[in-house]
Amino acid sequence: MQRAYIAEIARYEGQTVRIAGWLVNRRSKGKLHFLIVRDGTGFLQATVFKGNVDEDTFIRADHLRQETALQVWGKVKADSRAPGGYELEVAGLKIESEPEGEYPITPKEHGTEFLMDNRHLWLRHRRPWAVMRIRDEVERATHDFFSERGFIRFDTPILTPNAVEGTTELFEVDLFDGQKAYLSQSGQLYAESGAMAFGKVYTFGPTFRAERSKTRRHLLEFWMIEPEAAYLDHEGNIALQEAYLSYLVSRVLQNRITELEMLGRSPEALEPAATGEYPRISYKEAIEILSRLADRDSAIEAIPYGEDFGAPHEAALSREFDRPLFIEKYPAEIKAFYMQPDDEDPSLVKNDDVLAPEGYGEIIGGSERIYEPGLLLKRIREHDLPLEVYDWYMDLRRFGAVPHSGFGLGLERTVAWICGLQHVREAIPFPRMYNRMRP
RNA sequence: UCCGCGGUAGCUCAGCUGGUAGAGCGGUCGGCUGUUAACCGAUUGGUCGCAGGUUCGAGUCCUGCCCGCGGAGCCA
Repeated sequence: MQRAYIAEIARYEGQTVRIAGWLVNRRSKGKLHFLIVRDGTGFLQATVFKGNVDEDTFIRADHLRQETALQVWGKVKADSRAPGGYELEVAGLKIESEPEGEYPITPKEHGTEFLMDNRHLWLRHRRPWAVMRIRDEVERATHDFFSERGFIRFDTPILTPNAVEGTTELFEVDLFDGQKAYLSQSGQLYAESGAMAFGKVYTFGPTFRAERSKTRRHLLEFWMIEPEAAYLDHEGNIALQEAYLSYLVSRVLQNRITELEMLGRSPEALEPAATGEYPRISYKEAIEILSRLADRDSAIEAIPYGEDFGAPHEAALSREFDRPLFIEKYPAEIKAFYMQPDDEDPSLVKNDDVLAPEGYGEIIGGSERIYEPGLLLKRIREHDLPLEVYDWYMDLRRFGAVPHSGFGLGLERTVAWICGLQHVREAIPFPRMYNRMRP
């Protein structure tokens, strides 16, 4: 008998097919049992009528437990009473394996701690299912976007000898004979060498930050996409970011509407982000806006010029707009050593952050990079960074230096925003957090 | 690291001024031909986070510790 996938069930209307999957839930109505079955591609209601099947099958169907692995076969029918519009009228079923003991995740509500302890099982349920399929769409859209624009995917090392930004904490790894390495916190420096070799590259990989953060925006291990392009200036960098982000959102709106609806995420909230035309303000303007907001609302604190924004400031700024917000040209002293100074005001750098709407915070950080060797050397010294670990990075300026730019997008924060999640931990299959390493 | 909240049945929680441990869900058994986290009846299920202390008596009061959740800082 033809095996059908639930995702494609509509095309089998009227035909008899077999579904291979697992039991999600069961509701019994006397002479009629409703089995909710999932097969990985979707969820389907199967009806077992007494009289359509033999006595033994009917009784077995009434005693199936949650997460029983089974195959069911029968006729596909359109029915408005069925969730999804189609159901399977069961003619027979085969139990593949029965659960040992009680399945822990019941159809009623659970706490986060419990669900995260059972993350390996929780992934089977509707909510994580929808999130992971949206994450997959974002990943796929990323590869399509950069591939279409001639970017080469460039894999950078995870074990690295040095820090990109000296201030951030690194996870230390023991090598041989007392040598140490660090887990990469960014592929950027390597991506810059890639940009000089291939013109346009992007990295797509895990990065690690040893920060004792316990907020909804932080993971110890998260995935980052970092494009880097030679002969790309600050303006081009911003245009690339807007094109990329709006493409990601429009792809999700195109292919993952069902999943958004399962999450209770209104597609209308994302439509402005898909059209582009993102507002763009300078760091200085952001300070002024915050100052005005602080006058109206005592919950918002104004900050003096020269200080970086905290999470409440970012949330307040992003709430002023219905789509992602560019903030550009920060003071050099609160930013990384490699950022190119602004032409008009050298106390500023040609960088930008993108804040996601609705208070999801920073999802992109980017900049034009310093390419003049003397200036880069000066900045490394000013930041008190060890020159010897940057010798190869300096070579990129000694040999064929050109203006170049890039940015990093945090995948989990982006997915959390698109999905409307309360916490980035739900945007990755197995989150690694301060206080959470299992399963 | 700091601030706030919490830990009672497999899960979500209630348990007042200290006096024999409760509900719903889940599991099990039964009923119901259109359920949508179905519903109805019965039944099962406890080292009250750990260690001390106060008391005739502690889930409840005190001390210390552990773990979790929310937030800050840092960042994507």
